[in-house]
Amino acid sequence: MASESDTATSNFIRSMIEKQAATTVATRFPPEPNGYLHLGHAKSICLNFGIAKEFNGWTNLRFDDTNPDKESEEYMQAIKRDVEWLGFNWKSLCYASDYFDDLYECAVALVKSGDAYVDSLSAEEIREYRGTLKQPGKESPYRNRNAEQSLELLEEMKAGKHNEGDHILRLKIDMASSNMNMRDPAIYRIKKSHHYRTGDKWSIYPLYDYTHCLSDAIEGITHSLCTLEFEDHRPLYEWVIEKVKASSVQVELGSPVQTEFGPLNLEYTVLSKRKLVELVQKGIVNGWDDPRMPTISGLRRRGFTPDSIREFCRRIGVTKSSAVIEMGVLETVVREELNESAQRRMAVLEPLKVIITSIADDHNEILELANHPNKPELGSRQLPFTREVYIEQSDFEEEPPPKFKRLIPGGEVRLRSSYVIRCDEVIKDENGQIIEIHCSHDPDTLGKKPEGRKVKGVIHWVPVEQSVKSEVRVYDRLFNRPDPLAEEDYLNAVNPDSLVVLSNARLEPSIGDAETGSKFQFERQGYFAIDDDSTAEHPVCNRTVGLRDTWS
RNA sequence: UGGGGCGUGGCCAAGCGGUUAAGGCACCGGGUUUUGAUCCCGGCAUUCGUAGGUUCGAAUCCUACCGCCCCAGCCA
Repeated sequence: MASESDTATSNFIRSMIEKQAATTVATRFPPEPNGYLHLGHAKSICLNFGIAKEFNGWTNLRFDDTNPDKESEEYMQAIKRDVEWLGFNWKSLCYASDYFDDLYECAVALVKSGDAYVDSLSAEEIREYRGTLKQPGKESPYRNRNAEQSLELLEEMKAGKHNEGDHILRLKIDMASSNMNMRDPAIYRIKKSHHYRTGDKWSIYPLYDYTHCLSDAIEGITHSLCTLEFEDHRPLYEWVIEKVKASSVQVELGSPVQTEFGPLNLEYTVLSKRKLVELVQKGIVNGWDDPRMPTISGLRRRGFTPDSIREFCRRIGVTKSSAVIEMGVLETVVREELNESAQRRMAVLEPLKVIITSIADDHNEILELANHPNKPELGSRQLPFTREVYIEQSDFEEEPPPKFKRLIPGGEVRLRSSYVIRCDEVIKDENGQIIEIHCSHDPDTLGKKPEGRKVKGVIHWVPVEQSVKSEVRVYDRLFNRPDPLAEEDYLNAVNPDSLVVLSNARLEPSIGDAETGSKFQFERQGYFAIDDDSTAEHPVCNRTVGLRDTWS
């Protein structure tokens, strides 16, 4: 259990709700099924589900599926799985596509009331007519086409009688508005694509600004929480609901209020679906659940837990500024949880053979090792101590740097949970490469301190014969600069060494049959999770995060 | 003078006219330790983008200035 605090830090959204009369708090998490969820979504999920739960309200999971070109069943299923995995339960599973009929009916009403019209300008012309940030736009010549004509065209668009781009349905607001979103925004475009849910029923699809607010209103959402970039859309959000309510349609609409919060930014990675799609499609990573990805599925495979991700979201807070969070925060939450829950094991990532010459060839002493140094209730496991063991290559230095407390020629070191050994001889091949180390052990040091001297170093080890050969994947940050987007092309900032595969690692035998997803601390090295690729014949471990290291 | 937002220590973030300006991460000590881990103890903003003003009193109110972010998809 992570130290998930029960005293939630105050934030402006909570304060706002506290000041409001005690009404139900109804929220929604509205992803478009066009990719996998990432940490930015986790922040939104924790906020939406968390705040509703806190005020005894409810939350819908709604798929904002109005652009069939980019959406799929696969993405939809992945999103559902990830939200559930994070530990949240939705009240209703909704789809914007379920409202297509109602939405169309509302659009017809808006045309009739003179609040919408079919424009027949081309996309380029519309862009020109829109004006610029500093100059007002000008009205389309089709803007005052009568309602009957617009209605007829809209029906034809719906019936598939026109080609994509020929016409578009726009709201009639204000082409001179200083808010670009109010310059007669498009609300329906002709698109003859197959929709993963509605199939080929529709030839026109509603756009976000029109769909989102009405979906919220239809579901009875009270608090529509979204990120800062939608701040400018709020007047439009309110305009649409007001106009539809004033129209003759018999769709029952609530009165949702949109509130915006700052999006999550994380150092050394990118959090935008468009860019994550690119990383996947260009093969820069191995799929959406590549453990280097900031996706929920990637983090899960990497060894993160739902608790640690929720704790991360709690710690970063919710404000109106776009914060850039340091990786250290993410690393800390998962270390804190795994330190409590993960059983300890020994594993040698880059083996160096040690022969303990003072021990007989057939020596096979069974050691009983605690699974957790501070939690005896987690029990113990057995590990054979034999004449030949592997230690980490980096735990031996012929010419040690200052303050090196590991094995050196003539020096002593403790084999973790075992005996103190002394390095007597370094065996090299004809090229001068170290092949093995010959040591002798002090038989009187099992479970006790050596007499008359102190041995500072403790290193991990595994028996040569009984250890299990395994592949260990060590991950580093995906990008080599904290702000990859500051690069001309962010792909230039991809870290070429973000994955290091150690294919000759040795695990202590008790890990051999651990199931996929199991998490351990490999002592002195970090936290590791058994990967999906792992099999009994070929175990594969992912390093979730290293231990805090004040030495190297 | 397009419009909309945001500026509290290296990174987050409380604070809402009277507090010694919470807390976390990071960092720096010191102690314990058969993981250079954990754990423990201590340190870490006379100051809240800047400059003025209001007030007995300002991070909190006002004014000006500076900096950063977002907006011209028939994406969401």
